[in-house]
Formats: sequence, C-alpha cells, structure tokens
Amino acid sequence: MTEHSPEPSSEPAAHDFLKTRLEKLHKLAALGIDPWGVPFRRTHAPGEVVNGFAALEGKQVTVAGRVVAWRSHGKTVFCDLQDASGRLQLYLRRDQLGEESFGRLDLVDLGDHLGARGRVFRTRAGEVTVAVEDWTFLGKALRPPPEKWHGLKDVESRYRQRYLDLIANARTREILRIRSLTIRALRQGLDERGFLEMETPAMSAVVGGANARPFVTHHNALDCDYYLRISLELYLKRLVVGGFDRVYEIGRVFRNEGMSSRHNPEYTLLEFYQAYADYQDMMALTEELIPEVAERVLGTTVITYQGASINLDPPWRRLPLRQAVADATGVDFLALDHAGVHEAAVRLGLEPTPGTSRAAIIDDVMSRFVQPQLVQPTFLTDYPVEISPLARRRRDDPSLTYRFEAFVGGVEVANAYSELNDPADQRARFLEQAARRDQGDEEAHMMDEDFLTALEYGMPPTGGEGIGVDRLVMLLTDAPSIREVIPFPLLRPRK
RNA sequence: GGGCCAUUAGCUCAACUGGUAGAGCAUCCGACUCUUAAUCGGACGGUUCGGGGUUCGAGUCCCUGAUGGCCCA
Repeated sequence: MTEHSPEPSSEPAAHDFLKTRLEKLHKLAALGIDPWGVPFRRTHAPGEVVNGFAALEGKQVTVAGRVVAWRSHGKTVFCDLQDASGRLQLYLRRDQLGEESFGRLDLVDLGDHLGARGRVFRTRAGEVTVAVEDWTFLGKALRPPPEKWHGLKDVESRYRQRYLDLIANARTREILRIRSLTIRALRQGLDERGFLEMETPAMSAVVGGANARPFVTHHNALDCDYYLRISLELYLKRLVVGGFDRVYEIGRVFRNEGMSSRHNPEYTLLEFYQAYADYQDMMALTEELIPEVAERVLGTTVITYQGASINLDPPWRRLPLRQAVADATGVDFLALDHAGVHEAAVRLGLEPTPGTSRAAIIDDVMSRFVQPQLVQPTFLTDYPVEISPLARRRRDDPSLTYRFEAFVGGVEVANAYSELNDPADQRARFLEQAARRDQGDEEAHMMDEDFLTALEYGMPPTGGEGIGVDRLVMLLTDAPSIREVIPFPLLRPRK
C-alpha cells in the first residue's frame, strides 16, 4: 500500500511540512491503520447536521469531511469538518475516546479527511457539534491547505489549482454550485416547454454558425483534418429539417480568438430552435425563461451585477439597433454608406481596419457606445443582413434581418433570429462570406453545401436562439470575469 | 499584438531615498477538559519569478525573458 503512496514528486527536496506528514503516514502504517480509509458510510454531511439540528439533537450521527480547523486544549480537541454542504464542529475528549484513540489524534493534520461517529449537541457558545465517540482516517493530506483566514487569493493559483480555491473559498464553491443549478434550470425550462435535448458533432469538416476562427485537429485513421465547432446552429437546424420541431443543445464550443474577461476559448452555449416560431416568439421565450432560471437558482428575479440592481422581470425593453446607435452617438449610422460610416466611426475615436465592412463597423460602434449602457434587460433588434448571414431578411427592409441580441448588465447574453430557410438566399449569403474568406477574413463563414442541401429539402419557418451560459452565470453570481464561473479556465501551460 | 501593474517563507502580506529580508497564519516542541481567527511559551522555515547588468553593496535601479491581472486592438 504505502509503496504506491505519492512521493513528494514535484517538490525539490521534501519541505518540512511534507516530511513530517510522510512520517505520520509511516507511523500509521506501523500501527496497522490505513491512512487512505476503509469503506465508510456516513449518515449525514456536515451541513446537514448543522441545518437539521432541531431534529438531530441528542441523536447519533456518522459524518465525514475534511479537517479545516484544529483547536487542541490538552485533553480535548475541537476540530471543524468541511465539505461542499458546509462545516461542522467535532468535540473530541480523552475521557470519551480513550487513551489510544485520543493519542492517535496526534497523527491528524489539517487537510485530512476524517470520519466520525457521535452524538449531536450544542456547545455553550451555541455551536452545533458532534461529541465524538469513534473516529477514523479516510484520507491523509500530504500537503497543507491554504491559510485558514485569508484563504487563497493569488488569482493564478486559484485558477490553476482550483481544488485549493474550492477548499479555501466558500465563494468559489457557491459560484460553481450556481453554475450547475443554472444549467439544470435552463434544461428544466426547455424540457417543460416540449424541447428535446440533442447532441450534435463537436468535430466536423465544416463549421459555421458564428464569425470565429475554429481550432483544427487531425484524425489519424482517416488522415483528415477536422474543426472543433464554433456554434451548434447548423446541425440543430438540420434536425429541424428532419422534423424535430423543438430542439436544444447545451454544449461546449471552441473559438480560436483572443481571451478577455468575457471570452474563454472554450465556453458553454445553449441553443434552441422552435419550428413555426419567429424572433418575436424567441423574445417572449427569453424574457420568460431568464427570470424563471433566476427564480429557480437564486429565489429572486432581481439581481445585482457589478453594483447595478437589475430587474429581470418581463417585459424587457425593445429597441431597434439603428435607434440605439443613433441615441448613443448622435449619428444615424444606418443612413450612411460605407465611407460615411467609416468616417463617423473615426470621428468617434474608433480605428476601423480598412477591410472592415459597413455593418461590422456599426456593430463595433454598438459594442463600444451602446452596449455598456444596456444594464437593464434590453433587446436590440433589426441587425444588418451583412452581419447576420443565417437570419431571415425583413420584408419591409431587406437590408435588415429579423434578429435581436439581448443585453443584461452591459453583457450580451443572447442572440436570436427568425431563421433563414430560403436555400437560394442562404447560398448567396454563403457566397458573400466565402468572398470575404478569400480576402483573408478568417472569421467569415464557410460554405456548407450539405446545410444548403438540407434547406433544399425544406425547413419550416423557425425561431432560433443562442444563450451564453457562462455569461448568464456571471450575471447570476455577480462575477466580473468569465474565468470565475468556469471551473478550469484556459491558461498558458506551466513549463 | 500594444500599454500599465504584479510576482518576497506552504498561505496572506511588510521591508522609507540602494545599506544585516520581517510579521501573522501554517509547521515542529511544550502547557491547557466548551474552543471557534482558541490562548500562552519556545523553535524551524527564503534561488525575494528566471537570466544578465550598474554599484563597495540590489527585494529595491537598468536590460531581458516567464507567468498572471487590468485596459486597449
């Protein structure tokens, strides 16, 4: 057993703390005690004992957890066990445990996992506590946990060694818990509305559905390059063509682009598609679903994000993109031609690179001057067709589309449209994108012949939407950075 | 990709204009039968992120590299 024990692998010449902990490990072996634990059945998690005290007082419980605090008083010891459910105090007395069992406590270190059986009571100070009658090792810690009071603050360590962050910081535990509940609530909301969850390829020879550079990988047996998906859209719409009239997927997408407090190269996207619906229906669904999720996860539809109080209740504000940009800048960009747009953007202090399209510049202006002001939930509608190659054209103005983006707390959380189901128009849009690719725009869409073929078999009018799950979690947890809500955000490898 | 900032003991942080690297927690030894950031006494612990330079002398100044954070593109 012990010869399989992890030796101080990465560390130079075992630190003192490592050495003394290894010595304790060897002492345990000499006593015939397995420091890695025996089959153990707990009756309660630490938090359950604390929360269920009224019913448990005076009763026997068997608990387990990590030792996170140790207060020794000679012939008694108080120690705190912690797991994700909470923290529970143990009270260990020599006269209760006996000489031998109490003596073995010398071999316990902060960070160890212990199991204990005893009676639940409340101390004079009011702390719910288990008076231990018997205890056992469940897993030795060879390294010390982070500092008990200040915790682990170093941002890099928190991300690289998230397990330490989780041990030390309750806030991190709470954020990741809310992330899980959020995904569950989204799934629940869509399931209840008759959507079917589907799984589409994460690797394929052609990717699309977004303006982004994909990651490339290689399949050896087929000797063929594949891309990692950048969205879920084109496959989900194929499923709609196939007759599934309400589908969704919650999945990881990968975008080979810059990183920021709002962008991680891999992130979680929810997309859903509803046949015989349009973007208006998607708006209605969004302003219903998001508050519903908040209610399920947080118990309220009023949240605080970065100091601002935000009411998620419907109806959300609706505003054409054109008007929003004009209000914010005093310039009616949509009335200008390419040169005029460029000139106006420059006057506002932007520096559009020469190849940038008219609509892309306007989108830029929007991100810079409009988006930060969209704190209360807002739908910006009617996006230009050039930056919406998969959206249906407006009948009253073919240069615009039936599309919206939803913003909350200045963060873009959703993007939706009435889906383009005219294969000829779709082909024209792809060709236009292909021309941009030829001009060196690596983020332009790829021609997807099979998707066009699918449309040629007939897709019903469909409303579709994507929601950035990580950004939604940011809002619900008041997290300033996407890295806070991703368990293991991408970092440069440590050499 | 550019600018700014950070990197000191296991963790959290100090160290004035360049002059002997410190504290708290953790660890180890000792005391203590209701403590809870337990307390009290003692001890151990450093490649000051790496490399180069200036200087009698560098954690501190200069150059360079690494990693991270924030802002910008």
